[in-house]
Amino acid sequence: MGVTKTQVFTEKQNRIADLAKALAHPARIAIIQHLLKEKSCVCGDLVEVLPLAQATVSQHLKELKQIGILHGEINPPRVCYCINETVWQEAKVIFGEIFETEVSVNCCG
Amino acid sequence: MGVTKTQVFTEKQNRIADLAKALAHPARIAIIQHLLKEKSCVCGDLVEVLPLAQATVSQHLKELKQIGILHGEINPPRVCYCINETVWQEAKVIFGEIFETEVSVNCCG
DNA sequence: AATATCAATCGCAATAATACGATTGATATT
DNA sequence: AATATCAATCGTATTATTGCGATTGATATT
Repeated sequence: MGVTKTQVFTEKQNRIADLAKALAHPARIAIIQHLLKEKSCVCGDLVEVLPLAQATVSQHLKELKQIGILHGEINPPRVCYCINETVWQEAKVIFGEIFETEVSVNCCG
Repeated sequence: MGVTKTQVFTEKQNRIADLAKALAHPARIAIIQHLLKEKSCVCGDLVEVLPLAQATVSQHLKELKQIGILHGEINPPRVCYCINETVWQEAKVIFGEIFETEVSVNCCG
């Protein structure tokens, strides 16, 4: 049915999946990397950096904003996008928790 | 067009996005958590653990296998799924690299 | 006031993902 | 040989995602 059965999973499992989904596109990875590299906000020149149309970039930014990873400071007619440090920290912790689990015994060798 | 323009991004950006996509569903998170918790392989009883039909679970396992996170040891008629430690380590490093980047200056406050 | 600039949104087309019933293929079990 | 068990795959329905041209709304600029 193309619709995820979120009800049957824990809130945390859904949150991890949602955060992962936000990272599940190379354009959004590129956006995040760019914003991190510039160590500050970057305005609409993201469109110039990315090989995608303005409408497409805007949509990716919207998704990252929706999940909370970015927040946009409106300064018309420009918009400045920044990493939301709180959510970024949350993501760091949440992914860290999964990956720090060691696979000590593995029956498949 | 519903198809990601992978050509215009770096291999690494695409790999990160692909790994994230593998984690972008609560069922797959639950599968990984279960396999990690049991610290060893788990067989078809994943179907009992998850509130999804056998066909659906099989499909999620296939995706995780495809990206490399799992490998299945066939022992008919059972199949034992394990975390592929090499790929798991790769994912740990690749996500670690992103998240260790500090947001030192942030113009949006 | 007219114009230029920027970013969000709409509308559309095409492809991907989610879910599951039913079937199939393979191997133990009897 | 007949049957039971397990997991993959097929087929199908439904929804989500990706992408962009075109439009819209808002604010500077002239």
